[in-house]
Amino acid sequence: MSTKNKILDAAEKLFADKGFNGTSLREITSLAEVNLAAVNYHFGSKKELIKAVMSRYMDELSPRLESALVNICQSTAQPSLTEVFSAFVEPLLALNDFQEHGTTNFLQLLGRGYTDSQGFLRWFLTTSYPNVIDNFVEAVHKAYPELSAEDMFWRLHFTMGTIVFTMSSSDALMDIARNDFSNDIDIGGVIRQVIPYVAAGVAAPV
Amino acid sequence: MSTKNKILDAAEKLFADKGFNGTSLREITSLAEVNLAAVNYHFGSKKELIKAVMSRYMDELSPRLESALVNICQSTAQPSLTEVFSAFVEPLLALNDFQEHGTTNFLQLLGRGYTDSQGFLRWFLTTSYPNVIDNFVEAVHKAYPELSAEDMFWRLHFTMGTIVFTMSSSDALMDIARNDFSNDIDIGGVIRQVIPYVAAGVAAPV
DNA sequence: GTCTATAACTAGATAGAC
DNA sequence: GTCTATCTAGTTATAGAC
Repeated sequence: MSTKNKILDAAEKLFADKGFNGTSLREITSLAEVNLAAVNYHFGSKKELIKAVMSRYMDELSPRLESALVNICQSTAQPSLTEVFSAFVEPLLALNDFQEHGTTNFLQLLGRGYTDSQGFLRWFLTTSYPNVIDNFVEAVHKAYPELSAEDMFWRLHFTMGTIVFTMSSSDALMDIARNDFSNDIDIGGVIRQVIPYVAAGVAAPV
Repeated sequence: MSTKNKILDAAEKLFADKGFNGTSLREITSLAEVNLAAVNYHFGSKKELIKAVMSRYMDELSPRLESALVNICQSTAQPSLTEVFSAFVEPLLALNDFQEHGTTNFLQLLGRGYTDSQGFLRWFLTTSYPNVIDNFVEAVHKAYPELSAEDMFWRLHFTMGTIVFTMSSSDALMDIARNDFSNDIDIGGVIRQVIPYVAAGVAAPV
């Protein structure tokens, strides 16, 4: 396993857990068991390392998601909102084959990107991967054509917030579900819990 | 205006904007135009300052919210979920009288508390202000008694996420609404946008 | 490519004069 | 209560030997 990948794996885990600001290069290189200087040799700076961690996931996720959403848009029948949101499940869970705890880590990182780092990551993602959002908006519009562009804008942001926030604290939530309700739920279970919620929210009367 | 309050005001603004981790004591004291040592003199540590900033809001908000929710629970009629969520509007907007941009700042800080600071703030708030959550759960239960305790747990967390995430990025969202949709919405408008969404989400079929 | 050593800087916290 | 000066420990980043 290359130094570069050891760094990416360690950084991903720590960033997801403690945020970008809250994680130092020293912690990363010590968990990765590589030299401190290796981060700057391979990535140039901490900011570039953050981008590299996110890109590794986006490059894996975005084609699968695109094809799932395009499928929905091209089918003749009108899809339900639940179908549109369910299109995310398989691509997101596939991240677990690609990397251990891939789904959780990625969604937590996404959440961090919106709150840490003063929006630089949000900018990076929306400019580097514009298709993901465009396809999603198109799919929702097909499922619910009456929704105005502005209401769509608000509701997609609300949805983003629900998902991202839930996933940022999914470890704590799964613990509570296990202790208080004896329900040993995994990340796929959390995703399946949240879909009816966001589908109903987007479909709410204005 | 006392040094202590100057520090609280400056800290609040910077914490809301850049997070707890992302704000240094030096930035705070320089914005407050007080000496660096004053933070440790008046509050003891950065962590205690964070608690003080949040307590100032919670002490203002929590009695108003409690009375609004208790009102709903004690009325004989079954309330709708929209009524329950609407009970938050007046107490939240009242924070604007108490402090300039009080509503936005408080909600942004709440969002930070869930993602920054590895949960210490969440712990502090839930142990110091347990009534807020209990009253809320009771009100939702009265509006939607069929919802199981576990589904209630998940959906209240989803709701929390929607609100908190939306408010963390409310400045950016209001900018977009103004530029793309010529809609000059304020924080009260955002709150009124989000209520139908979360009410429908909580009421979704299981 | 990988290491040591260190530069250059920032963090939170405190001692002690006033 | 407020100041200056400083401590200790942490940060990112880099120069240069191997």
